[in-house]
Amino acid sequence: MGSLSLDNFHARKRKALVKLVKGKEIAVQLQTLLHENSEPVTEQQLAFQIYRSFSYTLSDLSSCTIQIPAVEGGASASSSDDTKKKKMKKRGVKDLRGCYKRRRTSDSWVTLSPTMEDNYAWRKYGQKTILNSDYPRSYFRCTHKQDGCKALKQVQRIKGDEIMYHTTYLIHHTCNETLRARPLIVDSDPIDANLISFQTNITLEQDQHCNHSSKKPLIVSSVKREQCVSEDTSHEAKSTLEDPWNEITGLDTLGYKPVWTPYQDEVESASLDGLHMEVNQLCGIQNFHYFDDHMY
DNA sequence: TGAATTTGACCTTG
DNA sequence: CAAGGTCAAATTCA
Repeated sequence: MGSLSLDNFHARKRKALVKLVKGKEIAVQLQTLLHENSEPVTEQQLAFQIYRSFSYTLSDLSSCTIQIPAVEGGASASSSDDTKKKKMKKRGVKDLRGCYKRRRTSDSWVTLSPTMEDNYAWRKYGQKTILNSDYPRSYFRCTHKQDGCKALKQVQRIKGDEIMYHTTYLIHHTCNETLRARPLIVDSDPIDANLISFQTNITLEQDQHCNHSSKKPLIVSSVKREQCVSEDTSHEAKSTLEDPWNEITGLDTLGYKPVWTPYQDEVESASLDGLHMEVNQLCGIQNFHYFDDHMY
């Protein structure tokens, strides 16, 4: 990753995410305002484009993760637990607590994300304070455990980091059930075909189909996060997306890449401030305060 | 009132 | 034995 340290990389990523999230919020506000005031469609479209651009970028950044090599071993909850539980039942139901084997699974991976949420529905089953950690670790299992899904994850905020979560996924979902979270659909007008949602489980292909249907909102960020981070397939899906910045700037990719290339070898020279300035110039916006550092 | 979360007990692992 | 993972009763929430 060039000469940029991992810490620096994450610091920059975090900073970018904060800024982008804020910008996206403002775009939504602008969008709502324009819509309520029945302003010209072109301005609404501008708001949509800003919003979509932030959404694409956030989605991209959010799926950038570090994968920890699988731990050798294998067995998760042991098959001998049953016999142990039977033994323990003789001592009473309460004694079933804690009858487990410490998990060692090859089916585990780690993500760093500004949010605890992903596209799955989880139920929290425990929380522990961790030695030398400012934050407790939370334990989640898939809400479809009763259907045989053994997916687990552990979430912990990163020490000294207000917004990033360290999430360890232990077992893949077998339920194929994604979280039916509220999609961020602001409206359902035909013009809202440009609106997007971060929390949905439809595929990119479906997205494109939706995009062609003027009645449905365009929904992006549809690749399940697990797939994005654990299997190197996300780039394939991303490649089908249009360059979001083209939509704002009218420039092709070369128009902005020299300014912002945080994931390339020249990452150490990447300048988010440069991005800030360039966006301001391209959009003709003065004093775009939400990119200012005083936010932190 | 059922579902979700919290929390302390209990267990395994190193 | 300390640390961490899981259970389930108690509590909170919708």
